[in-house]
Amino acid sequence: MAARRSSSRDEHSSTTHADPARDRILAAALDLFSERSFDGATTRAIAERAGVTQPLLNYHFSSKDELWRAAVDGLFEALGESLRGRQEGLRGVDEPTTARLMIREFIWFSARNPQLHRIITQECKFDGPRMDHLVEHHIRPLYERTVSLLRSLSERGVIARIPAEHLYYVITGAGPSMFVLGPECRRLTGLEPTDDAVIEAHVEAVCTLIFGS
Amino acid sequence: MAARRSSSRDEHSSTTHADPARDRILAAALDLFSERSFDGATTRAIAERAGVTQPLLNYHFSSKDELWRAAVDGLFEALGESLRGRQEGLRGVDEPTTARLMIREFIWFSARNPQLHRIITQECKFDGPRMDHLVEHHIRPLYERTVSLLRSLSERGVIARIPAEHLYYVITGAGPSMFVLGPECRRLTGLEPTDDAVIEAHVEAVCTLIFGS
DNA sequence: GTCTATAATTAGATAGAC
DNA sequence: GTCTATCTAATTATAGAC
Repeated sequence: MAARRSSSRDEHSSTTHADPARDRILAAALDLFSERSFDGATTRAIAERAGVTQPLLNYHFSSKDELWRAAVDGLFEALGESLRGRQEGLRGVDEPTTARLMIREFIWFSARNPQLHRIITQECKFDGPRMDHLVEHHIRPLYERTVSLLRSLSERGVIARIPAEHLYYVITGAGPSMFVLGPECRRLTGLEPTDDAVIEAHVEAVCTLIFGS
Repeated sequence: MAARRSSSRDEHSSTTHADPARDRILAAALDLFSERSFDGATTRAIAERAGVTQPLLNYHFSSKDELWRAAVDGLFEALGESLRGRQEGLRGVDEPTTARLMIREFIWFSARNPQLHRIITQECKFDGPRMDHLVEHHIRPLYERTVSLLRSLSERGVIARIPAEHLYYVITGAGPSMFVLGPECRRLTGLEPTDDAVIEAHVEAVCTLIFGS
């Protein structure tokens, strides 16, 4: 998957910057796709933000659609690494504590990378090839693991007895919303949604409601 | 505001269907703008869904931008009527019960009109004239009233002691998410997000977390 | 690998008949 | 009020020089 063009250089992990221009294009694409939507993000605007000319996108990616896919794949890979890294540091820790720290990690990632949930809410409102890709390649595995963890906690009375599917949408809705709507939040509340203290307060708000104090 | 062209017919409230074609255009615009974003919704696609030809949109609305504005103004007016109607039926009822029933009303409205939060998450991710219109004409008044109610409940210990700004984003994030992402929810959970029972279960989930069982 | 120039398509908006 | 026909501008993608 995500085949790269052959290169004289060694092939690294897809997150390693083997090609600076290519990576600047991917970063610019992520920003613009997430803010302006797939149709609203023109390849010219992406090229401009990346500091290259527009036809260069078609050198590195065969189409706008393939550029979108490469960009979201990279972002979900970063989320996966973030969650995996957290979980590996929790071998032998009890389930309630693990759940709490995983939710912390998830919200911190969403605050630092609001592009992820911006793109999900963009593309999962209607069926289409991009929603298909997101759900089947990235979201479903995360959903299954999250729901089975939440169900276990709920059945054991650690958290409120709420159907796990609903808890999933409560957490994925409440956690990132303040950061997805960062510019609105800034104007509405005066809070700066990139501030560590603000992020921490939001993590605390969600965890208090789910786990109690 | 929202000046209508002069007409030989009586002028009714903007929600009354004085002109069937105009109202079909507004409804189609709402669906397509909310699903595909402002740029992704072409005027041709809106016309097709409304069952008219594309130049007719420019007869009823001077530009695509003005069509967008008329569509969202109508939707926020419907939300306002829904919340006002609820509140008028609650004269003399105590504050905690009022808050609970207002949140119920809000989530039910979001489930029946997912276009509202689809458009908010679309347009409030970056500064621009459309975010400006949403925030200053529609969102800020609702935000102010909601936050002052939540702050009062929090200070009196009726709900958890969480800063009201964060509670606002928790509720507006957790409440509509399942319905905003309805098509994803259907594939991921098998639940039908337009079912009364599913909506009611989500309302219960959010209210349980905010107010306790 | 990155550029300039441009082709092919599609967008929103206007003109004018009925 | 609604249509057909069409204009102008902007979009993605390709060709070909360096």
